[in-house]
Amino acid sequence: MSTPEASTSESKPVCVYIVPTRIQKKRLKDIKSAARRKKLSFVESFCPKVTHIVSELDNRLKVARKLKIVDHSILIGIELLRLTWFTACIKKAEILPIEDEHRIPDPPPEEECAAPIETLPQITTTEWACQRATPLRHFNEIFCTALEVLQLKAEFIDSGQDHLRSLAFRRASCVLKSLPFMITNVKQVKGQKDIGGHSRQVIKEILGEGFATEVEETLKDAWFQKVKLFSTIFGVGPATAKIWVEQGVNTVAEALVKCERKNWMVQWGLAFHDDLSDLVQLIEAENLTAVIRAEAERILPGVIVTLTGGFRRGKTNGHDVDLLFSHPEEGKEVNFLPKLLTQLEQRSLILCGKLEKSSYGDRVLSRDYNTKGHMDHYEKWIGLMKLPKRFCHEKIDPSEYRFLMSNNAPVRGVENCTVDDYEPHSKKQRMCDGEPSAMSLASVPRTWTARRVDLVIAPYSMYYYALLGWTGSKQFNRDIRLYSQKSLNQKLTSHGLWNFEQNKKLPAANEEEIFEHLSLTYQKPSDRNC
DNA sequence: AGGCTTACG
DNA sequence: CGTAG
DNA sequence: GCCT
Repeated sequence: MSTPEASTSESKPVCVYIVPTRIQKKRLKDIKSAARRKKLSFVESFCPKVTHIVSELDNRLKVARKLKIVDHSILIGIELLRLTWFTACIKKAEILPIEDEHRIPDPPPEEECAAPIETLPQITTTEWACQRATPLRHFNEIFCTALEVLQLKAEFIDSGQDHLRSLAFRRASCVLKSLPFMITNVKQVKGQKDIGGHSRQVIKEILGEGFATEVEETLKDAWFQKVKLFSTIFGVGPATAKIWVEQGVNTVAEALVKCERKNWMVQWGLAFHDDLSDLVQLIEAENLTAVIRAEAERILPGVIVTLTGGFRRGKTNGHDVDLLFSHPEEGKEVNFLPKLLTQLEQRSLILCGKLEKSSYGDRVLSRDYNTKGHMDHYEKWIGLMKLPKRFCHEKIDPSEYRFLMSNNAPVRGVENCTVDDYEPHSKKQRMCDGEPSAMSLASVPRTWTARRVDLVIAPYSMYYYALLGWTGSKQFNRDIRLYSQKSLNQKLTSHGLWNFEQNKKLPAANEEEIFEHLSLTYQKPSDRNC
């Protein structure tokens, strides 16, 4: 069964995966950090690159079951070893030769030899991504990260047209994310909707080699790396990024110097790129939510404040913080956002930003939804906030909110950022004033970090639609909206759901009701990670 | 051959 | 063209 | 790119 020396005979580098089962959490953590110190490479999830599996489970069958391996032939050529082998390797700081006592034995004969399945079952999935659970962590991350490299590449190559090719790779990836086991043979995805020839080729190569040539080439490509880097700048998309690269810009610092500044987003995005490229941790997002909730409550008692976006889907970090506001009493939310922003600005928590008004909800979604002043009160603010650095280390106690709220900070002076920066009528603030102010704020030593924040308010009648939309994921939204249109002739937006048959807007008192309107089984936020 | 989420600035 | 899920 |  176990072939001596088979694993390292070819060019494949040693790649260890540790099955966490039956290993104490702390011990596992210690082992991993020791391995990192000794430069022994291992991966966090099982994938076709793996050459050595380390486990405390007592036989090979149990390991296969735990890894959700359907096709046991995938284990041929992979060593299954006891933890003692790996700890010995750590001690010596090198991969040690394998001896028989290290090997995990075959199962005792009475245990059925678990389906030597010749019939590799084709995977079965729903037609739409919104009809199935898509968790954050899953069994096919190696394939999905590869497909998403090609998705990104397509997005960059022609942002005007090829974003549709990009979409195809994303859909293929999303199918694999929803599977409760790892793909071990490309035949399993043959004929599967959304996984065509190109995606199958990528999967096939990874299964055979542990990597896909096109993906590796793309990642190595200097053009791709630069466009990707520039695209991470707030205010810079693929089109601008491509122009900069073609102009010979190589780094963010160069862009800062030689690119004629365009809008406020690019200026602030460039100036604070270092801050913004550092991921926001969950604890920081929760601290900000709590502080803003306290402030919001003073302005509008009974206000609902919800942390949405990736954090609501169970992510523990993200590139921004999304907050959704509403109030159970329809109409109470009018003018809330400008008031909140004024307060936050007085607390010196605002760096810059822009307020966006909407009149969409009433006119287009339902023309007969007149009634009282429902116009212009669905608003969004996108911008940068200044978060104290300790927000990301420790949970801030409510007793400290008062300190943060206390209006003792010099509001005027250092920052020439006033209401003009987030009020829509400020079209001024051009090159004479813009960049110096952003850069001078960024380059001076400071106790805060710049963070991307989105603040959204919805009247309560739209609240659960806004919640659904702002929870995402982006791909989940595209999918559920297309499904609504194509399968049910209903139009879904973050403002509501319009049924063309009954010619009316369908109300929702919670997210579950929206899924019911759409004849979908409910997916909790953590299962919307398409 | 045509479609691919849907809004706002 | 950019932002947002 | 993948589906209809």
